[in-house]
Amino acid sequence: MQHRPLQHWLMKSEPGVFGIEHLQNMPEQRDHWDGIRNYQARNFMRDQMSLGDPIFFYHSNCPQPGVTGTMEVVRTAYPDFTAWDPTSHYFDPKSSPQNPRWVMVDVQFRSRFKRVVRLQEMKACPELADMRLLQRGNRLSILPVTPKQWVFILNLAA
DNA sequence: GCCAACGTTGGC
DNA sequence: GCCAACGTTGGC
Repeated sequence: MQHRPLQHWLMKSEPGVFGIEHLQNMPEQRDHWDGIRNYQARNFMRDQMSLGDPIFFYHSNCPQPGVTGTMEVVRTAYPDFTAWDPTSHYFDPKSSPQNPRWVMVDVQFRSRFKRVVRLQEMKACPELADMRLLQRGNRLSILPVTPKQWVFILNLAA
């Protein structure tokens, strides 16, 4: 049952670590979004992400940063078990199964844009001036997107 | 590789 | 609770 309008999101990932093609190649084209170690980003997942929420897949820290496609929330927040694995890059000794500190969601691939909607391009659009992604000094890896911004970027990609 | 802009940690 | 030191993100 849908009790609220869909909230749109943008999630960043480094394509060299996990790019959109990695998600496309996963079984059923879905995966858990692990490794979020920032409280604000965690709270977005924990408190505000719902089943079916649409998400932009953003490639960061690469030659052409930008939005590359879309995905969707298919499982809401649950403990990020990579925090409990001492061999994991994302290990956090302060998190435990009894008292998990970090959460993740599961996402499913929806579409891949014919071309990357580059950061540089979005910065040049007055329609996107209020986008949180474009605000000064922003480093959050999970960000809300307004419905208008969502549609505008989809149109850029088309 | 540089570095601005943040977030986190921990001594006090 | 302050804040200096340190770590990280991510564009360039």
